[in-house]
Amino acid sequence: MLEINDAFNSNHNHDHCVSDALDNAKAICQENGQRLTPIRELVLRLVWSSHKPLGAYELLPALAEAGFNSAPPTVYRALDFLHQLGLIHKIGSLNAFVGCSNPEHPHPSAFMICTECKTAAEIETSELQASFNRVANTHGFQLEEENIELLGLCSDCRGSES
Amino acid sequence: MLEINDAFNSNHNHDHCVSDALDNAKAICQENGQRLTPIRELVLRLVWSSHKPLGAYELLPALAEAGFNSAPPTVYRALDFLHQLGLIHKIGSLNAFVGCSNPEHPHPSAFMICTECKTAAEIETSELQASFNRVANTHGFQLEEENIELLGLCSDCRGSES
DNA sequence: AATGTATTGTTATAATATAACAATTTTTGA
DNA sequence: TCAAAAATTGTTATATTATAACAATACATT
Repeated sequence: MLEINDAFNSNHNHDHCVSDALDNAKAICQENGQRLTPIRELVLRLVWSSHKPLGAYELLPALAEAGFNSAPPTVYRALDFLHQLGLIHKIGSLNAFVGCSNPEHPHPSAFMICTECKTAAEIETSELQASFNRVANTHGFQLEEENIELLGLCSDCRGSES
Repeated sequence: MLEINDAFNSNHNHDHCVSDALDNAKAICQENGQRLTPIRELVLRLVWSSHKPLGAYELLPALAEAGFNSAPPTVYRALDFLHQLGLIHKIGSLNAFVGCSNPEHPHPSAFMICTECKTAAEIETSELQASFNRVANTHGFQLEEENIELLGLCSDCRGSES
């Protein structure tokens, strides 16, 4: 079965998500000889402030408040850095970014996304890889990146429809 | 096995793709009581001029040449119209649009996309639906739209790498 | 032909993203 | 330790993608 993270469970301990994300980030930066600078750490924290993907421009005010420069390049650089290390994913259809739940090893960006409350739950898709690899191999395609987005209404938002 | 369309086969008869797309569009508009106006037909033809997804702004010059207004709203309206009828797909990670090979019945947007030559081959993913439906049902998620993008190098571009 | 609806024209602007170069900080090696 | 090199951040400007708002025109129905 495809597993998902805790995003849709409103009772989950989100501080735990954040501290895990920070721990992972520090370890991964270390392994890769990269620096988790204050700006980068702040951007990661902001992205992880919820399970709702955030646009780059939504992060700028918080950067300003924290006393950093808050021009677009600043936040895009940090987002690019985090993305390259697999610490965040970009949701193409939303032009928005969300924390990666399992950055320890590279994997596709795959989410179930509620169009109402905007929550995005990451899906663990290893059981689909065989199909994707097969279609790629059959056509001589060298698979390098995958974006999977399942859009709809989460159970909470279905219940409370107008 | 996941089937794909002819996009990666450079010998395919592309005029056939275009005429099929036009026939499908006319039939689907008819069924839905919608009008395939000259602008809409032209935009559909332009999107279908190749299997490379095109951005909205890439279509504007051709609209101008054909004597139409070529301000952004014109092309976005046509693209929205075509998208709502399932005649084109939007590739989220590219902010670009590509013709749908099988608009007769609604289905997810699923493509194998070459990052080098930009060609996008539509994948027929019905065999994955069970997995997606299962994960959605398990979490009470009402699935409404799916975007699947497999990015990498097509066989032609792998061969001719620098 | 008169009316209502759909479509297109037009202007302005919002939202997302990057280019280019300067200033500063950090790291490295003599 | 200190100068050179590399990485990071600051800053200004601009490119790219998309939509809002309203006017004008075309089309469909009576």
